[in-house]
Amino acid sequence: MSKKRDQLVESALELFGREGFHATGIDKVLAAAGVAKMTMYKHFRSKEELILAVLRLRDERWRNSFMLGVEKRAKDPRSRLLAIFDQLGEWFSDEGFCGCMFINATAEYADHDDPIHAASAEHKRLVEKYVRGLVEKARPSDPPDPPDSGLPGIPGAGVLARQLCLLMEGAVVLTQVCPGGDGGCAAAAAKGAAGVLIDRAMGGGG
Amino acid sequence: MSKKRDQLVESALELFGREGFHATGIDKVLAAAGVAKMTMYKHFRSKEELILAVLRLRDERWRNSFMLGVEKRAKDPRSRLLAIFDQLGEWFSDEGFCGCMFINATAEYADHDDPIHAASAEHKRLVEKYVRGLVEKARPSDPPDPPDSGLPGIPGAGVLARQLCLLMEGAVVLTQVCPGGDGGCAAAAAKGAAGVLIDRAMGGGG
DNA sequence: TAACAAACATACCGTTCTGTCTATTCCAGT
DNA sequence: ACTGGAATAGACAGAACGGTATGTTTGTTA
Repeated sequence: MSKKRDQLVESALELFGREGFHATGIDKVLAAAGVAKMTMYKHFRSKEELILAVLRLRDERWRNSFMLGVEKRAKDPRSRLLAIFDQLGEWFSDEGFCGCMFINATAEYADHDDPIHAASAEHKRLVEKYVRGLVEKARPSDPPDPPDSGLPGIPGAGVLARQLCLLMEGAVVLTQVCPGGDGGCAAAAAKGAAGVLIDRAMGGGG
Repeated sequence: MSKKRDQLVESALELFGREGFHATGIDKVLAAAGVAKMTMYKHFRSKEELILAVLRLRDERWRNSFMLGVEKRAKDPRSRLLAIFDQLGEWFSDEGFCGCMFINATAEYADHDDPIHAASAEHKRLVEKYVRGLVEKARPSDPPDPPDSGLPGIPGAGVLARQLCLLMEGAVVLTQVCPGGDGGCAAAAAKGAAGVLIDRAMGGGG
């Protein structure tokens, strides 16, 4: 639609991602985008709306790139579950990797009723949904989740998906916090754990 | 030492934890602590130094409470590894749980050279060190880490500890972001995954 | 050329931020 | 009772904040 609008969201995406939301003032975004303040307030009612637009764009781009990457790396659903962590590893070694913008957003907007927090939760829900879809494809014979999920016994698709997501989020966070070595370090450990969990959950069969 | 100093750090601990670092102004901390601004600037050179003092206190308290809780819940080292996640579950269901203050800190202070980021990384390192100690006690016959860690094969103590930490951090983050049900949900899933990983890593023996 | 909307610059609003300063009060040790 | 250090309140500085108001330029369309 509007070119200036796109420039705004683009600059805000980078600045919010790199320096945080509260720490990034509107003026900094405007200067980076080369846009006048009035123009911004014609497109967005407030800073919060700009943030929400940024989160929408980020969610769309990240999930698309993530799903595409996973599906390029492997064809059969089961190895795609492992490819998740290779894809994460590539993301981690991106120069300028600043962690997950949605995790960072919930750190700054802790109130669960806050639209920014809600948008971040929705993103995580969509990611988990995608992972769960992969799990279900990897095991077409899908027993429903046992009621006492999480304990020894074959976990249902939901439980396995959630456990894989735990590994994913853990890898993101530890990579962000710790300066440790090459980017793929936490991703590799997570991949190893994921392999064990997947084997356990679906045995030798497909 | 100083009573006012303690009140300051105490109030700052709660406010920074609940509302974030940039979003919490000095004046709010001062009002909550019932302390004058000059007194604060006699004890701390800047807001950053106050934050660092808060992080030191938080690290000390959290790790003590965590280790004590884990060691109370189980006696033998191996079940202590599982007790980690029960302890996390209790933390999650604390009213006013706002995620991990150190993860939140790195979200707001992304620069790895920033003292605040460095302090957070150090905290995570200490937690992983503790977990690794538990792993080593749980398996006294400890082969050195294989060079190609993370791939199928019996992982060394370092790899297993790291994988357990991934599950821990993942549980923290997902609990913080998603409104999902009772606090123990993610913790339970993580515990299930941890059980599988531990069994795999040390077989039936002790 | 006339009309119109979008983008422009800029000054300004009130608020809040971190940090400084002065002057006063409290309280403990001698 | 006296004194000195610690804590106090509160005004203040200077900058940055989110957001608004006014008026001008630009580009397109008719």
